[in-house]
Amino acid sequence: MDKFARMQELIALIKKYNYAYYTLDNPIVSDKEYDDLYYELVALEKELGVTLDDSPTKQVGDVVLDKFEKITHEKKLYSLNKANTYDELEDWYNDMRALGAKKFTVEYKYDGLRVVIKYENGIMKQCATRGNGIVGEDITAQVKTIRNVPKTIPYRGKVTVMGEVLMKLSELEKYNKSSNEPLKNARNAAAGALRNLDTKVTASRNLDAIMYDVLSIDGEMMSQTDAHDFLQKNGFDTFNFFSVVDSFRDICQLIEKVDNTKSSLDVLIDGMVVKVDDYGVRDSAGYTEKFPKWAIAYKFKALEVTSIVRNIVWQVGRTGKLTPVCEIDPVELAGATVTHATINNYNDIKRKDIAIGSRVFVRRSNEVIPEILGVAEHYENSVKIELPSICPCCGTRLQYDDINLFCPNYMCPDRIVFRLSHFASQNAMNIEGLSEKTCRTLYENLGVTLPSQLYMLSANELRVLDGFKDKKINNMLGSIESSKNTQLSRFIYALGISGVGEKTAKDLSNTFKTLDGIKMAKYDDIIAIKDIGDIIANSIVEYFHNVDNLNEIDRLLDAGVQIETMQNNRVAGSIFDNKSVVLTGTLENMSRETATEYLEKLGAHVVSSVSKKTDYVLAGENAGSKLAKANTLGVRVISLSDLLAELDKFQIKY
DNA sequence: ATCCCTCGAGTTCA
DNA sequence: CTCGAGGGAT
Repeated sequence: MDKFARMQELIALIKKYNYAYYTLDNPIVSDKEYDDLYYELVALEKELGVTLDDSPTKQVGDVVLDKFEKITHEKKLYSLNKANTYDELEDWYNDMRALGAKKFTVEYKYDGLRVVIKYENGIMKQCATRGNGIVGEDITAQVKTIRNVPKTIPYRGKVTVMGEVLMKLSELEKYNKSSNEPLKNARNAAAGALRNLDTKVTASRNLDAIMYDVLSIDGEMMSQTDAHDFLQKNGFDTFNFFSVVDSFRDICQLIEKVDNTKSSLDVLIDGMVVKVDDYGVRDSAGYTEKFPKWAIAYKFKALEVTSIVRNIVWQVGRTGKLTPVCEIDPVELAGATVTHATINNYNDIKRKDIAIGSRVFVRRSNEVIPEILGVAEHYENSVKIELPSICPCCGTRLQYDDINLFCPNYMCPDRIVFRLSHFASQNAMNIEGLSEKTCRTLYENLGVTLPSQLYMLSANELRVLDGFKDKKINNMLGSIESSKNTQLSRFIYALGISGVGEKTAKDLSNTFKTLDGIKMAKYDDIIAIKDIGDIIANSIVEYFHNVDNLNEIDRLLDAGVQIETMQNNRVAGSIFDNKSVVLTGTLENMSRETATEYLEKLGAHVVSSVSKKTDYVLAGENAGSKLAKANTLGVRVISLSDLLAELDKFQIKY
């Protein structure tokens, strides 16, 4: 394509995206994609030496809606220059140094909506959105509903302050729990609330505002530090993060640290803002058409991208539950190429309005599991996703309980394979090398359908299989053999009784001590166990009344499975005794399973989610939302060294 | 009956 | 990590 034509195409695209983002509050591409297009346009304009009149590089923001009163800002509101790499940041730093800058401030770059608030005589007069930087909208009534924005301040002169309106993640979570119309992300939620003409809606979303700048104050000059002090003294929320540093290294270190821990914050930030503190240097640096030269935003690597849905595949799990997996066009996301993403169930598909051929937002939750957030844009050829009626694996008619789909066929091949691989899994019988794939091979070629058959496999049988050479065969038979010695709780968990996971398996083992004890247990004895109620108790009784199940257990024992007798070797008097502990993040040199074992030895109940009742959160590296939640709830956070110290105290080796 | 907490089960990529 | 559902407190 001719470069000039490409330039026009880029302008049209960016305009469309601007309209969606600024005017409709409904972005249809990720920030990363937008930035890429934007920079391509900037580069083209530089190369051709032409900037068309309607180029978005000339404007800040987009048009204003008619719904709200328009307000012309007293001074133009600038946006921020961006640095995408440390190199770009360093170039800017060196320029500022050359102008004599000594001190730099580093702040969060909040991902919310910018607001400017004017005070006169200590009274809030007017609040406005940024709009296109020259004309914004009057949102005074809406801002008055935000609890942490003071309606009156001690300062008596004329002052305009600037900050960001946002919805805290904990508030978003609360909102989504009580609403069947979940909001995609905190930024959109805040935008929707703030730009709602009905201020009751605004008030109900519990927004917050974090202020970070003083725009004009009776003609006085202020450094960034002065501005920050002023805001704090006058009762504005500044979110308690503000650093002044003097070297490029310090700036980078700070950014690095925040990038690694940002997921534990209760607010969304998409980067860091670095500003020259000294106002004299600010003056000599000056402004471009769009932004001040004395400040720059370092943007974190994008965590959200968009892609096109190609297909939906329904997977059948061991319980028969079907989960939709979405095949998407490959996209780069948080350091990996993503081609599949999960959706929870059919309801999720309906709620998020996902269709084949449509563009969707994709994110890696906890930077790991790809997940579809919602639709960015539908196209003419988008196809709605139908509820399947027969099992994609075995053709059996499916059951639908209005939320989940089930394949009721116990002998459905997928169900058989997943039962085998669950039996072999790490926390169950721990048979190394018996992955889902291997289980499938064994089922398809050797007709293995029951765990007991694993213990009957011979080297000769395995040798005929593709890719099974002597070494692999030996390793596999070896790990099958060594799995024969196991603990009662692992064995019970491996059976895959409906509703019985690791915790319940442990509780059963601790209560009844032996396999026979559990087999013979009466409903009344089982339901007496804490955390086991009617449904799970029935499921357990039913399982051990089924002749097929009892026969399979006998076959396993005949094959040589030995169950270690339970020994209760807990110590008493530890700080963890009878306390509930949640693990999060990566622990140095220790797996979560091992840490759990030690904690249980010390008398702790290790649970999976944080609540008010949690006593300790043991946080490792890169801890995520659980640490954030602990902080909001005021739960005590400890580190691995606290656990190790406690182990030392009781002379437990680790 | 309702709410809150915790468990179970399923998920991706390198 | 996420959702849905089971269990228990109120």
